[in-house]
Amino acid sequence: MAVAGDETESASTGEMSGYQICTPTSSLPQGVVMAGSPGSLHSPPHVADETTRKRQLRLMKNREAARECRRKKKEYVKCLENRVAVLENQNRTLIEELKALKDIYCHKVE
DNA sequence: CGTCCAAGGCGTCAACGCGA
DNA sequence: TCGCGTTGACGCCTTGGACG
Repeated sequence: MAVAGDETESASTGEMSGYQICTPTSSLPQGVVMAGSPGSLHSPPHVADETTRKRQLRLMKNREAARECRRKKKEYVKCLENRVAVLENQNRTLIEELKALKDIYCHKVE
């Protein structure tokens, strides 16, 4: 597995709608290009070239957009997991506190 | 070892929403 | 209406672990 590990500990209360970003990370790997564009058939060569070029450009942009989208999604999930952990801790603490208060109250009544 | 399987990443397509 | 960015869905590939 070769996963670019980006650690983001954003204290967890980060509410993210539409995948908000906590830590900016940017990397632009190599560009893989596929050939073939349907629109280039039966067209003058220069038009076909232009069509192909536009397609390549679109594919390249979308490739990087997809990467970025996945990165944001992962980060979003990580934030949510952090939040869950914090809330669970909070919940445990509150339960303990409640128990302690109940104890105190019971001893007073007796 | 070799095989199988699950998990994760990637590229592409299609659909959608938004601003010009 | 058009062009563009975003994202879900799909299929493919790679990798690591379990098992015989």
